[in-house]
Amino acid sequence: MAADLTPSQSKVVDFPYLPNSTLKVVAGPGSGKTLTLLHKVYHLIESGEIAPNEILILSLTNKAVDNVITRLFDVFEQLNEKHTEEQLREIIGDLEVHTVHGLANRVVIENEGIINIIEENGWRGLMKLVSEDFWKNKRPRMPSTKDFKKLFEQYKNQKTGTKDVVKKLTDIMQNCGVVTNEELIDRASRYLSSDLVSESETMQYTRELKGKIKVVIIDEFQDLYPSLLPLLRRISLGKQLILFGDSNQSIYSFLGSNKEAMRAIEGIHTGQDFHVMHLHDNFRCTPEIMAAATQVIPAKRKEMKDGEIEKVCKDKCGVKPIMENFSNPLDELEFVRDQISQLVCASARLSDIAILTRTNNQMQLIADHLQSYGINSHKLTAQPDWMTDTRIQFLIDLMKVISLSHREESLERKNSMNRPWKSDFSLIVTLGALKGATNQSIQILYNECLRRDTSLWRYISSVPVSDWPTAVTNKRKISNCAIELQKLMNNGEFLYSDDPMHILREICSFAHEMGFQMLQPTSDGDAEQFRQHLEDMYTILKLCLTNRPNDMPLIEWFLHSHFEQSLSYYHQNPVPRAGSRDVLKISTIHSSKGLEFPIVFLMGGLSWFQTFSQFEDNVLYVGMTRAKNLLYLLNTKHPGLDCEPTKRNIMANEKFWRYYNTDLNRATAADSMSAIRRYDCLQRKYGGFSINHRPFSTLSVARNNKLIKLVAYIARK
DNA sequence: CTAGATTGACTTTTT
DNA sequence: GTCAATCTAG
Repeated sequence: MAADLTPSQSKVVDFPYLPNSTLKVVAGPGSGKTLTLLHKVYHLIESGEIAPNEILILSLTNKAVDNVITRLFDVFEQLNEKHTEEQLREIIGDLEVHTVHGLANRVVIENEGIINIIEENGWRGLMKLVSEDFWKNKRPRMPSTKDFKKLFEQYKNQKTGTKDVVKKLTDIMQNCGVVTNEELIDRASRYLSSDLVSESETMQYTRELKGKIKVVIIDEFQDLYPSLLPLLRRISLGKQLILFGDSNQSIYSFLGSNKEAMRAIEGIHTGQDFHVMHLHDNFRCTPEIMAAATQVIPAKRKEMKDGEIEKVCKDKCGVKPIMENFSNPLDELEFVRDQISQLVCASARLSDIAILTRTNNQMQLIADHLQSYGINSHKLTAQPDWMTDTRIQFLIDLMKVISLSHREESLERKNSMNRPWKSDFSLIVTLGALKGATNQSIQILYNECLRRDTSLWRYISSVPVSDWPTAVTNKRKISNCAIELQKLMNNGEFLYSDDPMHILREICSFAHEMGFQMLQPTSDGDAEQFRQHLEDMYTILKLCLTNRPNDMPLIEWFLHSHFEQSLSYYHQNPVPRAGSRDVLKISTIHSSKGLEFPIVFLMGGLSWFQTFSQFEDNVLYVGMTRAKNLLYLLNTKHPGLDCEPTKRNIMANEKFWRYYNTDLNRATAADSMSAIRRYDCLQRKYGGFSINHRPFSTLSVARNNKLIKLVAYIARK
């Protein structure tokens, strides 16, 4: 095998293919897990025993999947001896690489057509359909969609005495093809275990998953949790199951116990065919960082005592992780800003630096703060911001209502039986957002529809308002909404339009006329953000125009594929806004898993790191082991870490910067005098710090705004 | 009705 | 770990 692998890596790669067996590879941080995985895949194919399309690679997060896919070609090309580039690409194209949910999605779609995953707006809509007694004795004064979801799941799980309301809601979801993520996994595993589907021609993908796959590789096994088990068992039974991961990096325990899941998965193939291997070496972190990280995890400390610790392959850098505590988050931010300016004045580049946080909220706060100094940053989120904007999701729901209702009408004309009214769900979401539509009105209307066995759309669009039940308030508003919807629907220019701008403008002006509460911006910044997200949506609409099938209207294609398209577009153009190439990275610790950065700031912020259960240990451990050379621990109090103030000036530490530049293969000179000079110059010139040379006046205004926000934030706490 | 005890939320992701 | 809301005993 290739000479650039370590002995323990080669052992994994050379392990023979055995059906009905399990191989578990324990791979600590920076141990070359992905590289080994890809070598393994290549070896399986080259040995001739396994065809590319007989290999399935699964992971939980998009990031892990992206990581594998982006490195596939490079690694394969390097190993390649006899194939042409084209053949190589074909081999890679044949591999199945998915997130578990992505795979489940494909299976379910193939078996029952388009489905939608319920989101915030969906829950809000359904919430409109339940009466007071649903909340029992425990209703928060202002029930949030989260509360609702939780209670709903609770009702659903207790099989006995399930309320009628719950049945009604699940019926709507069933009929309209709306599922929760948990259900998605559930259904997929049902399709995979059912024997019925194997006969049908159209269920090719499902069938191939069941029959064709010979090797199932699970990347990041520490992310698995029990409710995925039925699906995973189905998929890997009888195959060779290869697991890569590190239980110390298990940070999704809030989804369910990883220990339990692993016990079950390791037991899938009974008998002796279970092997465990370790990748021992760490090529990423400095010994100083690893020593500190090891202190964080009790199990690790024990391993170290027993002499089992993995070998760190880098030399000492001479600088221990820098620990600082602040009583005020603003001080913390200012410290970070100052350190960044020092680092950049020495040998570091902005893009070397990553700031990791516990929460998405905190991430935004830091991004805003640095932005106000003109320091651009790039957020490493799994999804682009606009896709998670509930306002955008609402607009998409509007498009759904129009598209689905339109189809319902044309089907009705052909007199076909289409009992399940597919538009009900989206329409409820839409009506629920109308200002004057009370829960009660919507409930009464919907019950009336159930009684008459008709769709909600048909009812509000064709039954005269005077015939509606008297208890419905704000009839005119609701019917007016129906009339306006109808206008858009009958207007072929809208539904069959090829003009993204036209579509967007129509849908926005409809939303504007209706005065939907949720679209009202609460501030200038809010409005600007919405505008930006609309622009992003426009980009995807335009993209859809270029790649849609010939026989499909643009809107339908967009509704069908916008999620996937946005993700892949985002993946290919990850920094749409920030102008310069050299930007700082900001991420939650969860999203940073699998990545590495020369310099890492771990932000304790408002004290979440003080709450340490053993699972939080892992989060801290993951965060710390992202750092290759320099690690800052801010407000991260942990019993295992002793906080000795290392007050040495990093900027002037030539020895460290020489180490740094060598490690990153850079020819930059480490000259402390000029670093200090640069820093002084920056300080003098801008009174603070600005990379992008923004004029001082706008800078200070932005800074003041930010300060006000921050103070408000602290006061709220 | 009130003091004291108990419980749960806070946070992280998946299309 | 902390805070707020709810529950229970007297």
